[in-house]
Amino acid sequence: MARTTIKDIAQECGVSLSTVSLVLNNNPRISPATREKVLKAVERHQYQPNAFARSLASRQSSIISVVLPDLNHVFADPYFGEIVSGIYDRASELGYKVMLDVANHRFVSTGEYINTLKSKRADATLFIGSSIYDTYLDQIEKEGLAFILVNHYMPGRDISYIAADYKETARLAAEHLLGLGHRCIGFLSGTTTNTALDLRASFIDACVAGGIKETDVPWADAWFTEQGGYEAAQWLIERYPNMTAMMGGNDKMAIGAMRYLSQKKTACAGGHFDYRSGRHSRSLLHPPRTDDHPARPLPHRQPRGGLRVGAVQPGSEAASEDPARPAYRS
Amino acid sequence: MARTTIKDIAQECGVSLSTVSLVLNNNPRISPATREKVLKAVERHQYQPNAFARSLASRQSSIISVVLPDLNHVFADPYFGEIVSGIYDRASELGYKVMLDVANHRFVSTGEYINTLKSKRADATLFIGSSIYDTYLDQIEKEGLAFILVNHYMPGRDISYIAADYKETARLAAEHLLGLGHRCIGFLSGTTTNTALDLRASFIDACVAGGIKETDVPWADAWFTEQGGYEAAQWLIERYPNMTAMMGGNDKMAIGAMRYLSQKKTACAGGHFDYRSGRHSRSLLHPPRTDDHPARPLPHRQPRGGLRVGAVQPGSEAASEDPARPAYRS
DNA sequence: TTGAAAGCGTTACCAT
DNA sequence: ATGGTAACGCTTTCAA
Repeated sequence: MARTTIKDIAQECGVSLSTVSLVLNNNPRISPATREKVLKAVERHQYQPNAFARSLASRQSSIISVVLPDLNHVFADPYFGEIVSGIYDRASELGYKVMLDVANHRFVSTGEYINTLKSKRADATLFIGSSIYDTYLDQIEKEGLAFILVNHYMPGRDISYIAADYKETARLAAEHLLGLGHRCIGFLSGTTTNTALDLRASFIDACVAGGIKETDVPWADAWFTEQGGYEAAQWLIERYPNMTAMMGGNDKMAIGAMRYLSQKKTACAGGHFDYRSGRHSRSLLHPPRTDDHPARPLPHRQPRGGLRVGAVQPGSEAASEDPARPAYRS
Repeated sequence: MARTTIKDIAQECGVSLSTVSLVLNNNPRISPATREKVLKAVERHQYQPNAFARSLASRQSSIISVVLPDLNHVFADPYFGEIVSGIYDRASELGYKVMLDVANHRFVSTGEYINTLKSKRADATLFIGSSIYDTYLDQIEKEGLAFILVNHYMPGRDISYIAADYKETARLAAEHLLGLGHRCIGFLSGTTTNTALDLRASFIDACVAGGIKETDVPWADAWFTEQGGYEAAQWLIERYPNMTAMMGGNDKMAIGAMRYLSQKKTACAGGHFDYRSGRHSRSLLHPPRTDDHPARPLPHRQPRGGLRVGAVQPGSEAASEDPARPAYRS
């Protein structure tokens, strides 16, 4: 039995294709009577418009593509998972579907991240993760594709991005630790994104502004993994025995650092710093105990948090640092 | 500037549309010369066929839809993430894209899980997670839609499924614990899927077969969450103080149970049981220590592991328990 | 080996 | 307020 199409509905109702189409698209210039009649038939047949015909004619896919970095089991990674959750929620509110991709070698070398857009499979791409080299970006910039970097940005390029406010995060975390009395604080993070570099620079600045010497903020550069955190912590602790606190660039690094400490039998309280609330929750590895570092309110400023957005309008020349809203979302 | 289409390529090469199309689809009946000429032009223009036109004409979307349960931040859940990773890897090998969905109220009540298939947006749906009620299934069964349950199944219904071998898993885990000398073993799991029920039944059976009384395998039914595991462990321990081991239906429950134990200051070694290797890794919460339960080889049988597959052929009447391969994948 | 033409199921424009 | 009809860009017979 052939699929029911808009034509079947039209015939059955004795109206034209256009009428049915207009009803389906909630066009107000259809009389309530006809509308009702059509809707009834649609219901009766369980009619479902063909998405491809629709997309072909309307030149709109209502699909956004989300690209994750080529990490092992990246979909099982809570960091990316949280981001995808957020994207999914908002996208489905707006009637978009989310299509997944991984920026593996094939995906990149075949230019598939571009093709997805050019073949109109997706209306826009959200590119999460940092394994993005300059070569990719040229074509995106040139063709003005709807391509947005997430938690990453490329200074000097007309590429839209949206990122957590890492600078503010770093400042809040630094002030939190300073407020607890720490005077020598290690910093572990990767350097594969510009946001990560911001994090480090801003963390050090905030510590210095808080009254400790720059040399008392030793840092280590490592991979954004548990192993990276483990090694970075070891490296730092062997060189800075008077260090009393550490900040990791992400949860995985922090967990790795804590694992190192606990193997060293070092007393250790770890947790997760939420920049939006300014709260330091200690649920990461250990059950909360009342006798480890009590959380104190931040010394002065209220946390502000937020997002940084650099939006390139499809036709425009330069990226704006306008925090209003990302491009491609009007 | 308009998008380049198959027409542009055809004109430029002085061939017809069909020829270009055939080349693009690797049809062998095109002469190498023409093929080459066309391919050159394609390359020159960075031509990318419109996915919708293609799907419309070929009635094939090359997209599979993956539906996850409506848990909070489900994309950040490692359990589901691992499954999605596996699906993604295989799908992209086969040239399929993966589209995400969440079985939330709207998605279900509007019948969107059906519409996705009927509108041809997706060639098939993989339905992961258990919040699936009988009402959904009727239409799927009736219309023979390409719909596959993952780690879940519905006895007596013509719905394809694919699931880990929970029965074998339970047996291996039970034998592992028995082999370590435990004689009273708690079991915590949910009951929201038939696979979970299998897990429990099979675990108890294996314990009984291993020589302990059924009453020495107390079990608790709880949500598949950390909180569920925490509460179930508490419930069991308060009633069965001579219990020396527990098995959780998933990692989250196990973590919850361990958290309860560690708050009780009970010495506790936890880990993850891999049914494929028969290995019990203890990396879950604590760094490995040599002085906790040493892993011993399994008492007798080699682990077999594997999948259970019930495949319904699109036109067929009954579900087969044939482990050959899932339906809809020939 | 290649080309012509008829779909595929919608949307969107222009009439009426 | 509704209908006719030409796109949309490709695949797929069927002829040549």
